[in-house]
Amino acid sequence: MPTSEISEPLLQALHDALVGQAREWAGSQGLDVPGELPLAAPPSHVKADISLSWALGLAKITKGSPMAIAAALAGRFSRLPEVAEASVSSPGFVNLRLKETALLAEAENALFHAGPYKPRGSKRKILIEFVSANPTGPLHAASGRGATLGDALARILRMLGHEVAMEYYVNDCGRQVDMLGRSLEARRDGKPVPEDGYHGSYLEDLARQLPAQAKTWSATELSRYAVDALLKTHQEDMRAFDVHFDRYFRESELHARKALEATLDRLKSLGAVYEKEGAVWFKRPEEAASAEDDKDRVLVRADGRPTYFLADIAYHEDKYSRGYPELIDIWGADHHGYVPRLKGALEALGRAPAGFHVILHQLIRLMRGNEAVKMSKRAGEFVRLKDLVDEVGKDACRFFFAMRSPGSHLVFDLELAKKQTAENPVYYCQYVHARVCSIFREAGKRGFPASPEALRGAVQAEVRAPSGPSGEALAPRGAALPAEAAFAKEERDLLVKIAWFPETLAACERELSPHPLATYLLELAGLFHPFYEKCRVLDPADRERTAFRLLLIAGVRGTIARGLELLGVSAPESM
RNA sequence: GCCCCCAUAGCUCAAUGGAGAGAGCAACCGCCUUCUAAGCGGUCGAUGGAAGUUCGAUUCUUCCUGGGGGCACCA
Repeated sequence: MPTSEISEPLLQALHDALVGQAREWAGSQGLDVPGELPLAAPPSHVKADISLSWALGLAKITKGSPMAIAAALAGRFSRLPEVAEASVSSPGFVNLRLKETALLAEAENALFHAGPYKPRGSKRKILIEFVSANPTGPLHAASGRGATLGDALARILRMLGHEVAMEYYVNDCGRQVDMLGRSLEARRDGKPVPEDGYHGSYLEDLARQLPAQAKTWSATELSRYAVDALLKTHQEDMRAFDVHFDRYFRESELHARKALEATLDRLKSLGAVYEKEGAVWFKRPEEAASAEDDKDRVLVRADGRPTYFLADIAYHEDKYSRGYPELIDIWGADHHGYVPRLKGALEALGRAPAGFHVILHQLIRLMRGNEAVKMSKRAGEFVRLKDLVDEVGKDACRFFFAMRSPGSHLVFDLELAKKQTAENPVYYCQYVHARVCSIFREAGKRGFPASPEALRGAVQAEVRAPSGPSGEALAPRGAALPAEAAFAKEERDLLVKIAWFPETLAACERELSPHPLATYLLELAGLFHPFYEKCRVLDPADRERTAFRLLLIAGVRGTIARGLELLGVSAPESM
């Protein structure tokens, strides 16, 4: 619910202006600008807010002097209203310092900002599918990784103005489900569970809780019952993890409407299948044949039953046909061999390869101290996601999963997670929020605005009546703004960091991962705590400085709260 | 055997081909009569190995070593 008009983020607007200037300059030299002209944060030893290596790229094309090009660009950049200084540094960087007035306006933006941004470029319509665990057992702790990645990414993409649906695919048909039914039947009848069946204790529990009439149920009926019961636990676990899918899509829906047959017919008409030894095979496209996928795959077995491959193709076709031109799938790395296969099939059906993204995340290794925890579902020796959440807490769990890039093989030490709860980085971020809230509570007692909301009211009043009565110097505009030289380093660093928030989300979109945001929040917290130690916010003797710092920490609070929210982590008002 | 992923500080992780590789935890030394010490300041400490491409490589290429995963008419 936007409470006020949101202006375009500072760095985004500035980026556009800088690119415009660079293109103009290049045009005047008869040059083409290279495709990407990214903004970068400068390294720690460089005193600047933004760092550009554009001249180095241009020099490569022109074979000219990087320093001369950098100087020409810096000359243009320094004329932009937000830029205080554009300097050149060897071997050809342009470093920008922003004006404090612009930074402060951006902090106000962070305070006022409530809703999603206007999308950069065109608005994307994306269906993101994740977790999709088979309902043949409880949800494993490892599913937490995919759940966190998918949910946080969906939240971030929505914040960036895109339309995103979240879906969980349920394999409620096929051999695994049959086996589930037979395993439950064996449990019910007190017979030994089949060798290749499911041996977990959850089926014993399920057998004990069967309704009276289940005594006469067939294995098929039992499997249907078990799938429903287990899916229900998945849904409970996801809710407890604060992941709320728009839809749980059952494979049986596809069978009910003959979607597999329809898909197979289309593939046939496209000449993408052939028969061999009684089975129907998908013929790989030429390009794929020599690459990662080493052989053709079966769509329909000799016994006439379809494979999961065919069902998956039909499912993805269904997603496209529901009006989503872009699909994101999040899979564990153990499915990586499946990517070229599915991609090949979708391409054969005429779907653009660029619209299908698979995020593979490496598997997690659960440890109890020095001992690896076995995770085989059939052996029945595994850690439920719910147990993990109960033990460690949702916030710590989600932050832990969100911090790592999907490609990292992460180690989750249960003992460590349990023992070191207080030292978990997530509390470092949450503590920022609690401290800001605490300052505002104290501010209220001393005649200052008692909350960011109250401060917002005061600032808005000031905006509406800039020359109005201001017995209290609450708004940072005009007189309340410290002279530029009077900014403490800690204050300025925070303002700059706040300004980088939207760029961080853009990085998440680019990487299709929330982990840049988690890193950003840790860095923001790492700037706030020193500020808190050094800069006292509430100072009755200096009401203007107090007003400015209240605005600053309100901006910090807004940013950290929004960032944590995007990761699905709570922002407590006290700790 | 073939294919994919990973290797960064004692540990867990960051770093769109950019500058002097950043955090947190652990260790050691300090800091609470002032808005929350789940905090702050300081010290120690790293790109697995060898070539190559580049003005510039943790990042790209090749090889090697070590770890994980995958190669079903299973999912």
